[in-house]
Amino acid sequence: MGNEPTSYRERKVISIGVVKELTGLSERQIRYYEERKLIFPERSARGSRKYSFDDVERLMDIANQIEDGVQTFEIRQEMIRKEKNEAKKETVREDMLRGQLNAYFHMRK
Amino acid sequence: MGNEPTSYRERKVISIGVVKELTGLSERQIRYYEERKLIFPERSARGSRKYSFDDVERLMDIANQIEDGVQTFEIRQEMIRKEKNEAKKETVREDMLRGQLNAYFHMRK
DNA sequence: CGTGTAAGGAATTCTGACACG
DNA sequence: CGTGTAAGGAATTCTGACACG
Repeated sequence: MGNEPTSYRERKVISIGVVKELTGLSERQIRYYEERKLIFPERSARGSRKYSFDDVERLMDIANQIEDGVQTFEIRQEMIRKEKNEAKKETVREDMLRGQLNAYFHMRK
Repeated sequence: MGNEPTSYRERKVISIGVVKELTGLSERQIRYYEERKLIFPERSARGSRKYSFDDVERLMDIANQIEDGVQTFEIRQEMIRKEKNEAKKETVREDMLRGQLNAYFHMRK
């Protein structure tokens, strides 16, 4: 449930200039996808955006979809849909665990 | 023998400012350890240093050793010693493989 | 030897806006 | 809608040097 370790893929340490080189996108595009809530860079102490390798991959995926004519809000909806699905899976997993624990304690009565 | 894939740990994408935050070292220190050939950042198109996560870890290790009174040239010597050892291991591995292949072909004669 | 600092220039990044379509 | 661009300011990074010890 927690996510403290933060793998290399998830650590936000890459500046927009490097992201530009890595993805081939313009700064304008990168910032715009953030405006449309498709990516969520962190900010350094004095306000410059910091991206993770995951963000970079996500950006390349977004760029491909846009090339295919998909609009940003559609990409976003699909993103939200997937997140909900993940949350649901998580809930199901927890329910199963709870069920097993219950069964266990009843058994011991 | 090759090393094309370049994992996240090895990709040089982090600017000195972020390395400073991550390690707690000063820019002066970080640049000095490079001068002493302990780390090897790449350079971006217009000359700013780029570090990898591996470099960040190595820097923290270096800082610890310096705190313990180890001098930079000693750290470097130890580094070189380890590299030679790695190269040797690699050679041994190749020799063994060659030996096995030889044995195989002789057997088939 | 290892690190701090002031110096000046060059490159980076940021925001808000106008433009096109 | 998605992206380009000019604008001005603020922060970053670079190098070579002087300093201390």
